[in-house]
Amino acid sequence: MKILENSDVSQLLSNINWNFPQSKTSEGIHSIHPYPAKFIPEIPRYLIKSLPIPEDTAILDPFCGSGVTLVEAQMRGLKSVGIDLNPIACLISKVKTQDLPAEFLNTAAHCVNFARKGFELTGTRDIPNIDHWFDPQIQQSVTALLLMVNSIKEVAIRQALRLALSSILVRISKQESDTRYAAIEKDVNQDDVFEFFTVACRKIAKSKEQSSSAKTPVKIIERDTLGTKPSAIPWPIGAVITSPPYPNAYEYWLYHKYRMWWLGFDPIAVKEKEIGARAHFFRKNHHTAQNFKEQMEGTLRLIRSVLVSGGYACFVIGRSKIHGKIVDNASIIENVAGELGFKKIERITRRILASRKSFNLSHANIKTEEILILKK
DNA sequence: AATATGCAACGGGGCCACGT
DNA sequence: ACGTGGCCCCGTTGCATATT
Repeated sequence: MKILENSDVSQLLSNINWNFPQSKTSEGIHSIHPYPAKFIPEIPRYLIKSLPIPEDTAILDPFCGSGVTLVEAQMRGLKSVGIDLNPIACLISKVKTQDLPAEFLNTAAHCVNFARKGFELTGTRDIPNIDHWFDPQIQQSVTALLLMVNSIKEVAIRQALRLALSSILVRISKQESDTRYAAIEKDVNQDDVFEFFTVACRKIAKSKEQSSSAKTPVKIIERDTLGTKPSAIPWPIGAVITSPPYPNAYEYWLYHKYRMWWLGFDPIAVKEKEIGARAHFFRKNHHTAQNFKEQMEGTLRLIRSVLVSGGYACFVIGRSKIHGKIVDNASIIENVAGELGFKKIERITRRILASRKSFNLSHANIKTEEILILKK
């Protein structure tokens, strides 16, 4: 293998147009479940393609979210490790990267048939304020469906069914939209629950059919990155590709709150540990850029101990606004990384297209984001 | 008193109806 | 087919109300 100097790598990276105006995540495997601020697959794809990643190493994403990096690594036959605190994120990542047995759709139909019968249910789930967000009729259908889905023995099928149910929960709730947290009246009935669920299952089956088989192993660790020990990472890491959460920006726990309640997870515990959650920025001793610096330092320490010498760490991150002040998150990471002995290879500014609907750019002050490439 | 939860104003830009 | 005006969608964010 040809030895590449740091300057060659830097040159290679800066010759790529990172704006990727044609990119779509609205179709294919990444559309099986909504997730905010997914990064476009082209970013990890081109990083994996361009970087001289040491042989026999794996890719790590310490904030894997919906698993875009993991899917890209798997497509190229590279082992990967994803860490995420959010159980919904982990479920999405798992379903995307593991094989789906052929009887999935039959099982789904079986669940729907039974749940439709409307058998007598013994007590619904104890979910706070459930009546505010879900019509009682809808609650009954979801409960019935969930009872069936959770009884499925085959793990991969059960997880895909749970994901399908999760994906439709906001639509069948009174929550205005995935990102607007207010109750409105909607025209949804019990039949719709089963109909939407069936469609969601078909979408998963179709996307899985079209994606390559999951031969290359992917390990997903469901816990907070800062609480993860290096020993939990099973393989030496050759490159880290991640987009960390921004302080005072999106609240993933809130976005997925009722999904977590229904699936039996605890959103409140997730909120407490979620980096960047707004809840931490509207209290008396609220978080500041300093907290973010410490959180990134912890992350980089973990990265440093699992990354092989000569391995790369890539961060995709924009700015955020804390009480009116713009915080340059990329510079915070760059500085901490420098203190920890990482070498900066390149820092690229990429334009976020205005047409990208997952962000409203009018208020965000985030019209660009940074790709920071470091080397150990 | 302080935090948790939910609401809705703001406003850019997408999109649709309508005219040429 | 193309241009345009305006309605409406929806991410963001400050704040009101509920809860502890």
